[in-house]
Amino acid sequence: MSKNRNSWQAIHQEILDRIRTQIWSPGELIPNEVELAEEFGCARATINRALRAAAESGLLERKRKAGTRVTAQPAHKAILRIPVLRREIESAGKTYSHELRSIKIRIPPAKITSHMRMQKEQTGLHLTALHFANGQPFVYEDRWINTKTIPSANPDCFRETNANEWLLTNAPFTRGDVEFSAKNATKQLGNILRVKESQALFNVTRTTWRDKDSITFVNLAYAPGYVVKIEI
Amino acid sequence: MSKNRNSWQAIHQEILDRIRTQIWSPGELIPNEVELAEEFGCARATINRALRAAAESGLLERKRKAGTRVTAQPAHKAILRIPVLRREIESAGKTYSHELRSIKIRIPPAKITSHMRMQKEQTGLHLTALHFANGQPFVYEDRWINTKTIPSANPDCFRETNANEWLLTNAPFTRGDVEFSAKNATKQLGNILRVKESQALFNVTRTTWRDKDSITFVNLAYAPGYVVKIEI
DNA sequence: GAGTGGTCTAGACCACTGT
DNA sequence: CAGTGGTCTAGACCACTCC
Repeated sequence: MSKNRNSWQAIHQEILDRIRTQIWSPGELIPNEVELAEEFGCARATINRALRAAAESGLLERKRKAGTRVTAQPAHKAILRIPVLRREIESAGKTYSHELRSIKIRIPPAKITSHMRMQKEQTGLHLTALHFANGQPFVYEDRWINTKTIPSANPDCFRETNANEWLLTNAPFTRGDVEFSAKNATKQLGNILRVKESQALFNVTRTTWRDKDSITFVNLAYAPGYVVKIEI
Repeated sequence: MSKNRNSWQAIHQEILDRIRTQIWSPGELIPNEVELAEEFGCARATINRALRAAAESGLLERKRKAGTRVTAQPAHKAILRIPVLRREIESAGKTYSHELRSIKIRIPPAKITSHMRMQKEQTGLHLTALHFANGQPFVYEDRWINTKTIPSANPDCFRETNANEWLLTNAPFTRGDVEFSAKNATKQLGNILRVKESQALFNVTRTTWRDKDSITFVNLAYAPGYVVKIEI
């Protein structure tokens, strides 16, 4: 026995089909919730659930009074999972290890202070670390921590635990910005990751915030071969 | 006046706060829906909506009978918008243009046929194109189209419209795989994008499917400076 | 002002799964 | 088997926004 004909999931699927086959064309206004509830013989709340799901995935645009339209040029939305480094490595069946390379309290360069909205001359905690998968360099981490936001952060915290996991437990954030890009390895970075200079590296920067206050800014340079996979 | 105290969004926010401040610790079982409904003085459906939202964002794990737990090490989930190329460029305030560089029906290399699950010796439509932002090379496209799945695709289709947009209208897909990586420019690619050989390029591959049948496989090599931004 | 989606309620039954 | 979340219903009122 398949799903009940009146389940929101069945209706959601029917909606996707109507959009795909252009029974409902891009830009077109579709029937309102009451009409659809009659057509499908279910409660309006059930229709609402199905339409809401389609709207969340970007296929429909809903407005009070104006009604529901099929999105003309949908920007496909994908859910991207950003796991903790250790898990990322271990779920690939490899052994995780890491090495703290430097850690120091100092005044960040202007670029960092402005990005993290820190006051000038305010010190931060700077650390660099190398993470390994099966003993091979996997990613190089360069991180600043705003010790004004997270006063409990000090160099001793990161002797045992890596910064990634320490912050997750001790400095939960309310939002974050992430950027993906490609960069050539500098000579220094090439030495660390054991690749030739100018090798293309996948680069991730992440800044996290507790409301208006920055918590940490991190740059991750992944060893060659790293690929981010998503489904849409 | 802020949101009603009993709105699902207010409750959702309260849940986030309890997780953030570790009133509910990682891994811990939280009260069931009926108990929370009593505490907040609202219907169970309202609690369900709030908890479901938190579960969808990965902060809670819910299981029938077992109850609801705070996720121990949440993999942050982010929503990634993948717009059509033209929009991506135009929404940055630049002018879009494109140039079809080659188009031909031929048998793809084995790597492609196996990836797209095509029969050996089956022909596909191969095209390459360059997309410009304000006249500057922005991304180089190398695409295969499975003409068995999309018989209406033929070289004439792409004289005027770019493949990206033609397929969106004429070959809607049910799912797709996307990969992000970093690659060094080859000499040839460097010439096309007008960058030096070995320049690090941001690379996107995308394969789309109609159920079990592949529609298209595309490799996009972005000019230097390209950054994917997301929020978590 | 009126039409549409957004949400809440109280109650019911179902589906899954731990014990 | 029993406890928990998952979903559906019928009805109600609210909030937004187009006209």
